[in-house]
Amino acid sequence: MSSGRSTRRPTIRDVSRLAGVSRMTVSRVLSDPDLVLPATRARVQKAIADLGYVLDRAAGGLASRRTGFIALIVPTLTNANFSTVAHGLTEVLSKAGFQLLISYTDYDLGEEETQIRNLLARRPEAMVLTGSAHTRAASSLLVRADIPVIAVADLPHRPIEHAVGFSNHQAGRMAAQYLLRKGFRRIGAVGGQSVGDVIDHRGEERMRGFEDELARAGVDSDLVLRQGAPPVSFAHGAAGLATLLALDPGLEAVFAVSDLAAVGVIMECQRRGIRVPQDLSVMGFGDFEIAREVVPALTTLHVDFRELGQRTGRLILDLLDGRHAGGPAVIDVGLDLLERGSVAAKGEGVRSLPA
Amino acid sequence: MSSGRSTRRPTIRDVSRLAGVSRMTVSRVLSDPDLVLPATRARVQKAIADLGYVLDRAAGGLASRRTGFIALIVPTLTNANFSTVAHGLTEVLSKAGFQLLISYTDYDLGEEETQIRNLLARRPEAMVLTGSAHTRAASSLLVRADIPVIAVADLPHRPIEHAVGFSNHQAGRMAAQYLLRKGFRRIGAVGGQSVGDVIDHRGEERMRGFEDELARAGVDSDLVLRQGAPPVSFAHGAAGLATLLALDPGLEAVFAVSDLAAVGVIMECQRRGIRVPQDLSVMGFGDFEIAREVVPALTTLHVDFRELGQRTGRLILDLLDGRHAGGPAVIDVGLDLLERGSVAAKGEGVRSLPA
DNA sequence: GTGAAAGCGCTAACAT
DNA sequence: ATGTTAGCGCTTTCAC
Repeated sequence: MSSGRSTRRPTIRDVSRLAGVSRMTVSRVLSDPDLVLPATRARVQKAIADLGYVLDRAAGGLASRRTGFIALIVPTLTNANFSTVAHGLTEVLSKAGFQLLISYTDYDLGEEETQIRNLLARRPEAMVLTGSAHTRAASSLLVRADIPVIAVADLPHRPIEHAVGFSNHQAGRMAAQYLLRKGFRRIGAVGGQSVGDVIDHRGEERMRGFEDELARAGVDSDLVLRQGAPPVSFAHGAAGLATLLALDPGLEAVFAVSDLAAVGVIMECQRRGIRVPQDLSVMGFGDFEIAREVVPALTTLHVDFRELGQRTGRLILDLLDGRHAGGPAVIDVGLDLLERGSVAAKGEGVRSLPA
Repeated sequence: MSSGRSTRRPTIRDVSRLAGVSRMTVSRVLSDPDLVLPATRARVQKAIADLGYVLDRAAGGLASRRTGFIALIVPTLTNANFSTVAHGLTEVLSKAGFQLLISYTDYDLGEEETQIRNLLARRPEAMVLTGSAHTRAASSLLVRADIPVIAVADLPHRPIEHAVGFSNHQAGRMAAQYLLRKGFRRIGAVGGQSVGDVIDHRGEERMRGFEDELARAGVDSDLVLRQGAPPVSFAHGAAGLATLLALDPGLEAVFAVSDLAAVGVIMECQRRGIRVPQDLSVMGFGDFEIAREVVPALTTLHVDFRELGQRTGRLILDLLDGRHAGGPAVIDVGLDLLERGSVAAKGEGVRSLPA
């Protein structure tokens, strides 16, 4: 079953000989068939099929200086929000003949630099990065590469070049404002802790926004917790709630930097017999699928990550076609607060007995 | 901030001139530094740094016929199990200088064929596919490509070539055996429905294994449900439970083809005041992170997908180095039943009142 | 330990 | 509408 000795893969020259045309004609049939007479085209296509010829895009890219690669670097593939961005990007780009080159960093900036170096050797036509924190060497590589660089999933003050995303700082502020408006004063937050180079910059921005807004309202932020290394997930939420309750048994509401942690909080509440939202209000970020399904459904901040990916894809297409006028693009995809069942106004339903 | 006119990217020739050596010497410094005298090497490295030179792997690949690409096609990136496979693969392969080329099919075989075609144009050195169902054209492309083909996440009877995975059919059987052993007879199952070319073959294999085992035990499989298009997730579970309960209010246990659906079942139970496991036992597949966190924790079948990815990576390395003796490799990574809180023996705790 | 020549498979640019 | 020439940036192979 396994291949015996490999007979040489057919090249465009083999096709051209079989069809009795020049190599350029074959190339044209492949890239812009309308340039070729229907009869010739048909002969070429038959030769291609008969030989099982498959174009070598690396060779083509070398000649045309268009590789058709777009690089994408995310913190991790195993986070649904990031894989959804990749999904949205692919939808737009693969139609245009581009192939995504995906790498991940595990939230490590040093690793990001390594990946940038590797990816640049593949001559991508554009590079999409998550956020805007990079090592100095990485930034310098990016500048020298002289390709469009798009930061996604944050709207940095000083983007390397283009940016498509939303403000994580504002997300944190919105969460705090909402909880404050509901009348809470003993408000906790659960986020991740930076460990060396391993940092969730976007999550940290949300935490800062949250703290800033508490401060503006004159509310103490002693319950804003950072514990556990990124990626922040269920277990961070469960452990975070335990810590918060030990710090202040009178805790009224909790914001988690990620829905996953928020669900972790809710599950820990179930284990402890704490009723959500009667005894404790819980709020998340990201609107992961589980947020709609958990009981009670999670009040959270929604970002359309698929749309974010698609907008990024379209921006890249415009940029590469020289269709983009003006300087760096900054596209804000916005942020929606989704009120579901996990937050109640202070005092609401406090009297009711356990279900 | 945006680049002005792009000054030509430095090539290996620029480096060689600056360092006063031939291009071959530069190439050697990059690929096997020990071949070059330390003094020469240092001069070359300085020239590389000064120019900000980055190797062009496409040109190198053209000459060496080694692209350093490994292709991976999964049904979707947004499923943690598949992205974990990608993670494990990358861990092993990127150390060896390979770059993963990831595509997804949305569970559509036609789309898989398209992706195979696109990927082959990049001349990957090996191709990793999920499962073993492909269109005829796709199989033929794969054979002609004359590269190692590895099927993962299933152990097909007739793999295209190599396979690393586990038996989904056996997974279904294990689930049924377990539920049967616990004394249940009114047993339901929740799986996805095939819609045209959109099929979750691995999930369907689990469903079949489940049915086969029920049949062996003489238990009716009228409660084995297939509804909703793949990917199977939370909502399938919630809707599935509703259907099952309408079919048979005396339902005792439910197996879901995916943990996500199983969690959907548990959440629907919470909404309906059905106690898990006292009133209903629930079992999943996949051991997703949420399975450990949900209340009660989910009894499920665990597959080490990261290990699966790593084993696949190592197999590829062996294959490419000619280190692999014999014919097609078939590696079974096995399957573990994890007993947690969501399944009770029949009759256990039946008497207790709703919480 | 280092270099020169040749060529990987394709397309841009210019003919015809 | 099709063909010819030259060359993309690198590594193989063989010299020295």
